[in-house]
Order: sequence, then C-alpha cells, then structure tokens
Amino acid sequence: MPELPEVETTRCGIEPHLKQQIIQKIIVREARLRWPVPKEITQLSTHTITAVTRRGKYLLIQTTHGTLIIHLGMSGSIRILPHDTLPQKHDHIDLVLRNKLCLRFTDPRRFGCWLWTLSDPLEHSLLKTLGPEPLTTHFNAAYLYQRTRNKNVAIKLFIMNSQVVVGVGNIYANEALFLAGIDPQRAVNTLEYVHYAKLVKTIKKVLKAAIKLGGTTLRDYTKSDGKPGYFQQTLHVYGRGGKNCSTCNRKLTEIRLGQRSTVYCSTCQN
DNA sequence: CCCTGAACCTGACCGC
DNA sequence: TGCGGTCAGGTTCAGG
Repeated sequence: MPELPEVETTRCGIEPHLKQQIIQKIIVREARLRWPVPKEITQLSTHTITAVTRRGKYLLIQTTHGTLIIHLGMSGSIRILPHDTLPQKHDHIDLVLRNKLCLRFTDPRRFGCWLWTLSDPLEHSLLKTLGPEPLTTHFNAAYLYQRTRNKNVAIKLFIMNSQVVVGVGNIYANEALFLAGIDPQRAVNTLEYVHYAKLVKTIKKVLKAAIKLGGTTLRDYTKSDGKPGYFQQTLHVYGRGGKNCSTCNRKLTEIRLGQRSTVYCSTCQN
C-alpha cells in the first residue's frame, strides 16, 4: 500500500501521539515478517520516544536507547488506537505507550519489517545505499542525467530503483511519466537532459500533491486515524488501462515492465 | 558491474 | 459453491 506519500502521511499522523512518550511494552504476536522481528524489541519498556522520522519508505522511531526501523511492505499499515482495542487477524505488533495509546502494525502479506538498531539508523545496511530523497535539491536533473549515462534500463524501472531515488513506487512512477510525456519503456540513455529536468519536476509535483491529499487509498489502505487518502481521485493512468487518456482521449495502453503493471498513453508519451 | 526474474505472503477477484 | 489462475501500493537476492 505505501509509497512515499503514504508513509509520510502515516509519519505525520503518528508523530504527535508518540513524541516524548514513554514505551510501556511492545507485543509481537507474529514475528515472521520480511525478516524475523528481533527479540530485543519486546524489552524496550521505559524508553522515551525522541523523534519519528522517515528515510525513503522506512519509518524511524527514535528512542533514548536506539531506533526502530519500520517498513510497511506492500500491505502494511499503522494506526493509533486505545491500548485495550482487541487485535484482529494480521495485527502483528503493538507498541503500547504509558499514556494508554497503542501503535498497531497490521500487515496481511508480511512483506513489511520491524528492526532495531543501537547505532545511526542511516548507517544500517538497508538504508545506507539509498538514493536521495525526491523532495530535496539533491534530487535534480543533473544528478539523474549523470546516473543514466551508459545504462540501458527502462526509465520506469530506473526511477523505481531506491538506489537511484527513494519513494517512487508503481503508482507515482506511472503518474510522473505520464505528466512528463515520457514512454515508460524508453531506455534511460536515449533520454536527454531536458527530459530529466521535466521528469524531476513531475516526480516532485506528483509526490507533493499526493502528500497534501493524504496519499492514495486503494483497496483497504487508510491513514493512521482510519480515514482514507484522496489522491486516487486525481490519478491519470494508474489503474486506468483501457480507459481513455485525459489529454487526447485515446485508449491507454497497459503492459508489464519488470513484473509491474504499467499504464501509459502511446500518443502523449514518447 | 548491469540487468532480469524469482521469491517472500495473503486475499480479492474472475472465469469455468 | 469450489477451484485454479492472476493480480496487488515493495524489496532483496541469485544468476546469466
């Protein structure tokens, strides 16, 4: 469910409830996530949460003694609930606070993760090699252009590679390429600097707009307060294969690229 | 190093 | 109603 806007929406939703609060306990009902949930995290009581930050699609819950590194995978979500709310199926982890609130992690497919580190989380092996944040100036046309020389991958796969830039998943890759007028299959070394200038702009634009609307709600995703996001109402291509292009009114093409569904307009995108 | 495809897992949906 | 196939917002890993 989560790309960068959904993770950022989650972060903003949980931060005010967690900051400066003391952990009472962490209950792990199902430790078989992407990687086994480490046993140490069930012993974090009395630690105070100092900050809730994000790097790419990873949420970082920093405490006085270490940092929880959380990823929502494909189907993960987090809600803030009263501590005595009965858990449902797939509610794998509760972070219970002394103030009687509970951060509950739900993840049917279990592609998400909860890890724990005592050192700088940005130096963790999963985070260390991540590309720049898309909404910073480090992500710019010159950077992308430089990284694409001598490479032959399709542009859509390239921008979805977290070593290149973090946070761009399947929805926003499709949308950004549509807005930039670029064919998702186009090999990166055939695109010029001007294409990258345009693409950087549309990626930033689409991510910012999605964050503003609380993310995209498809199927069951909701924000940390249980309410849906509204960005899906503004999608131009994602999930619209076979429907008409909002610009030229011709039928949108749907293909598979790197095992992911890819929708684009063969007239407007070249 | 570059690139592709399999793998991880559950649930919803579609056609027969 | 049941069964098999396909698809789903992500990422790592093995192998050519």
